[in-house]
Amino acid sequence: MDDFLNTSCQSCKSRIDTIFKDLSQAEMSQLNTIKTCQFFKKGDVLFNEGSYPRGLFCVQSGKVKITQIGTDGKEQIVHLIHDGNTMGHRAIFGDDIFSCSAVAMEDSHVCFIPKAPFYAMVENNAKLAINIAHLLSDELKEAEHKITHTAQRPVRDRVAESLLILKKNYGFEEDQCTINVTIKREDIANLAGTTRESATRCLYDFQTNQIIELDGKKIKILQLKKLTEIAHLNY
Amino acid sequence: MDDFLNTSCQSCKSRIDTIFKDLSQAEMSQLNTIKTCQFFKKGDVLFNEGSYPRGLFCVQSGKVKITQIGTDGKEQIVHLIHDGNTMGHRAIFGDDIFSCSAVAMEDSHVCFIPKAPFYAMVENNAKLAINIAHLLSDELKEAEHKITHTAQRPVRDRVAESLLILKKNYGFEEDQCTINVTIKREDIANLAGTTRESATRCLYDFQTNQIIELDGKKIKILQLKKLTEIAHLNY
DNA sequence: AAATCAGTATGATTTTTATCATGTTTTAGT
DNA sequence: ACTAAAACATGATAAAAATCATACTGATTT
Repeated sequence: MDDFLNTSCQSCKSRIDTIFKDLSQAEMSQLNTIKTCQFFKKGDVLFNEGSYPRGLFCVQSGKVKITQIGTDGKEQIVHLIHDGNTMGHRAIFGDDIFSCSAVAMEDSHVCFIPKAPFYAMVENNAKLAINIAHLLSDELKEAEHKITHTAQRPVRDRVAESLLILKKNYGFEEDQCTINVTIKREDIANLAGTTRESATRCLYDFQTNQIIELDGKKIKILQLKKLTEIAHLNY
Repeated sequence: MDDFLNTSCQSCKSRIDTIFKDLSQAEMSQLNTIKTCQFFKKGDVLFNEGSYPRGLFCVQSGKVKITQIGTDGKEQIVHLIHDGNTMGHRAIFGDDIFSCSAVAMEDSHVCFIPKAPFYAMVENNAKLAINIAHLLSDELKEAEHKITHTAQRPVRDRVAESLLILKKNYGFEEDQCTINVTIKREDIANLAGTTRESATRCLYDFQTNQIIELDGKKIKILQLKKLTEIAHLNY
C-alpha cells in the first residue's frame, strides 16, 4: 500500500453514484481536504475482520472482495466491490469493529476519509445520512436475498448466480461476453458458499452444456439467459 | 387487524431502545400525532412481499416473523421481531417495495407512522437518520453473519443456532429455561434454512442428548452452553 | 531448464440432507 | 364433544454434496 496522487473529489468520475452525490460545492471541497488517496496492490489487505475502523474507504478504481471467516476458517465472500463503492460504513455507523475483511482482487485506487470529520459531516447533513441509510438498505436487501437463496438452492444454482453476480459487478470485456475479472476457482466457491471441487464441477458442467466457456481464469458467458434460468432468478 | 387504543409515544416502554430514543419533546409529541396504534391477531399479515410501503411499523408488544419466499415457494424466516423493533425502514429508505412479508406470530400491538411525515421528520433530523443507519448496520451485520454461517455449517448446527436466536429475541419464561415463544417445527426449519423433517430430527437428537426438552411447541433449554458449542459460535 | 508452488481437474467414497411415505397427535371450528 | 384439518414423528430411500486422494497444468524462481 502506497500513497498515490491526490485525485480531486470534484473531478472523480466514480462520485456520481456514491453517498456523496448530493454534496454542495463547499462540502465537496471540504471532503477533498480531509480525504487521502491510497494505492493497493493485488492481494493487499485494506482492513481486517475484528479491527477498529478509522474511516471510510471509497473506491476510485479496482476490485475488492469483502470476506468473512466462517467455521473451520473457511472464507465466505460477502460482497464484491468496484469503483464508486464505499467500504467501512457498516462498521462506522454500527459503532462496531469490522465484521469483514477487505482484500484487493486487483490493483486498486481507494480514497480514505477519516472517521471523525466524516461523522461530523454526516451529523450536519441529514441528506448525506439518508444516502447512507439508502446504501445500507440496498445492501441489506441483497444480503437477505442471499440468505434465502443460499439456504434453499442447490450448489449448481448458486454457482450460476455467482457468475451473474460477477457479471453484474464487473461487466463484460470488449467482446461483450467475457466477464471482466480474473478470479480463482476457490473464490467462485467462496462466493457461492460451496467447496472448490463442487464449484469446478459445476463450471465444467456449464461448459459441457455450452452455457459458458472457460479459458484459464477467464470466463465467457455464452448463454446468459440459460444461466439466469439455472440460477432461478431474474437479473 | 383492528384499531386499538392510542398509547402515547411518551409513555411507550418500548421506545427506549428504538430509533426514536433521541427525539426532543416537541418531536415526540409530533410523532405521537401522526402515529396510529393497530392490533394484529396471531396469523395476521402486517405487510406483503412486493407491496409498496406506506409507512413505518413500530412494535409495542407481540411477536412478528419477517419472511421471504424462496425457490419453489418455500418460506425463509429472515428476521424475528419483538417489542421495540421497527419494520419497513429497509423498504422506505431503500425507496423500494417490501422485499419481505411480516406475519404476527402472536397477538401484537403495532404502531404505524405514515411514510411522508416520517420521512420529512428524518430529513430535518440528522441524528434520527443516523439512528436509522445504525439500525440498518446492525441488521446488515446479522444478515452477513447468517450468509456465512448458513453456507458453511451443517443443519444440526443451524438448528442449534435457531434456538439461540429464539432465546435472544424472546427470552425465557419465569422458569428461566423455557423459550418464551410458541413456534411450529416448520418455522424452526424456515429459520434454520432446512426442511421440517430435518429440523424435527435435530430437535429430538438434542432432547435425547439432554440438551433441550420438548413439550409440544414449547422448548426448554437444559444446557445452553452445549447448544452454543453445537452452533459453533458465541452468543 | 529444472524445480517449486499455487492453482486446477477429476474419480471414488462417504456423509449429509432432502424427499417420500405413512401413521399419529394436536389444534381449531362447529 | 366431535370432526376435520393441520401439524408432527419417524422410517426408508434417494439425491446431493463434501471429503479424500491423486495427478495435472501453468506460472515463477533459482
